[in-house]
Amino acid sequence: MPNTYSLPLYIQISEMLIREMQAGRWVEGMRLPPERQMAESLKISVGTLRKSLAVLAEKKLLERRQGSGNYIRHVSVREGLYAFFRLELKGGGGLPTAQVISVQTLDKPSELPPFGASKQAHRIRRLRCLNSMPVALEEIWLDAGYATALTEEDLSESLYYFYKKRLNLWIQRIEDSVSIGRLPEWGQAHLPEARMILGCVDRISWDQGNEKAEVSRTWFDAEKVSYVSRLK
Amino acid sequence: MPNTYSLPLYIQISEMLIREMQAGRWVEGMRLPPERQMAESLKISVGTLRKSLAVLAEKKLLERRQGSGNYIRHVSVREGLYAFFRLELKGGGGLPTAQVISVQTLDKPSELPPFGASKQAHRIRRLRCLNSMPVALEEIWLDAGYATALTEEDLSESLYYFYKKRLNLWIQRIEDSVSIGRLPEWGQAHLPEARMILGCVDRISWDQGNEKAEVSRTWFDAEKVSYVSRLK
DNA sequence: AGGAATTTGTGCGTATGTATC
DNA sequence: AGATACATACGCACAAATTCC
Repeated sequence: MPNTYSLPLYIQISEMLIREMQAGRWVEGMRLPPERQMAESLKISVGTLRKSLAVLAEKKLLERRQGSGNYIRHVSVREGLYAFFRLELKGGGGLPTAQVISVQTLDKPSELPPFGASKQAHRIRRLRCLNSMPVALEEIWLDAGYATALTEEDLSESLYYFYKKRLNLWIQRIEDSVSIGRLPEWGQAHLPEARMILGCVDRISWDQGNEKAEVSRTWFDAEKVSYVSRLK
Repeated sequence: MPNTYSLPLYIQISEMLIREMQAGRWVEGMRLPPERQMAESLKISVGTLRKSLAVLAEKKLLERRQGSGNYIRHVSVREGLYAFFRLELKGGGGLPTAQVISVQTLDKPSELPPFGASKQAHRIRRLRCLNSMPVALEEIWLDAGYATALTEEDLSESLYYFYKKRLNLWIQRIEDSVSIGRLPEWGQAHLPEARMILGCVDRISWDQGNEKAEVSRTWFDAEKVSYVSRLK
């Protein structure tokens, strides 16, 4: 039967499955019914259902185990909020926290790479800690188009949580460039033990619409932490 | 016909197609023959070929346009063999090459993190270049379990190509830890202009069976290149 | 402008291989 | 060893987008 003006069936199904998960009707670790059984109850072919499940697996929402079954995957808070924070203690890990140093709205300096549409940006400076130990300084420039004003109180929680909750901004993708830099003057009081030469991460972040939303630079004490990237 | 001890057909096909591209037989923008025609000449079904093409599209090597055709997207060498080489010139990019300095089979030093099953490992030292400019030194320790002997001639081509072709070893996943290090003595003759303090990448690589296959350390001249990581 | 031909996308059904229980 | 469940592979029919005449 022709299905004019509608999404492909396998997309409809995958969207429906995602809604089921979000509604909490399916919980972490749960095994889905066998594919043939699901396909039958949904009145679609196994091949089409498999295509839907492949979409979920691609999004890491599902784990497919041959001979075993399809399992709902865990998405921990840590995976979510700190997915893009990539400094770790030399021994590995560490619980990330942050302390806001200053927030100002300024004209974008010319030396920054282009991002966003506005002439202005919010400059956020933070001290980053792992297990309460200061390990890095961060300067973030968020395009002013996302918010008119920003205060320190706004950012008391996770920055990306604030982005998502208050600004309707999801950081979907980042590009990091790691090199060596010198601690800026404003940071010397906050990382007193650090040597003048530090690791330096330049980041560009894209929002959910694939527009450049913010740029940032992070100076990290290479004696204490490393930049860690796990891939593929 | 049962096909014991071999990769799935659609993977074999997609790998073959990637090699065709890397060999330069297909150039950017070129349209592939129609799927039915390709499938016929390859003596496989259209569905299987489509799965292979989906793999390439996933890797952004191919653009598929309904009603039009399948078009080659990037024929960048980086996508295949140099997928895991992540140093770029400060201005971006650069064609990676390598020059073998030495190859030896030794007992694993105790200071290396654990990897592989053997007590010995092959130590490969290389000078890495971008656009023929020396930018980094590399010391790779490959578990001896993958090969009994290794010579410089073996490694004249791409190292990962050699792994794949001769050792049946695919590097599937890596973890990089970027920090600051000092140029080792053996390398000072090869990167004479570099300052003593350099960027330093510690890497662990996993093979297709998710076993740790090699560890490596790369010292890069942070004046010339950055470590670049593009994610999500 | 329009219709035919071409080409990829979707969906179904089936058979067999392979991993897990 | 047998049963179960996902993975691979084949083939077909039709829909949708593009291209060409």
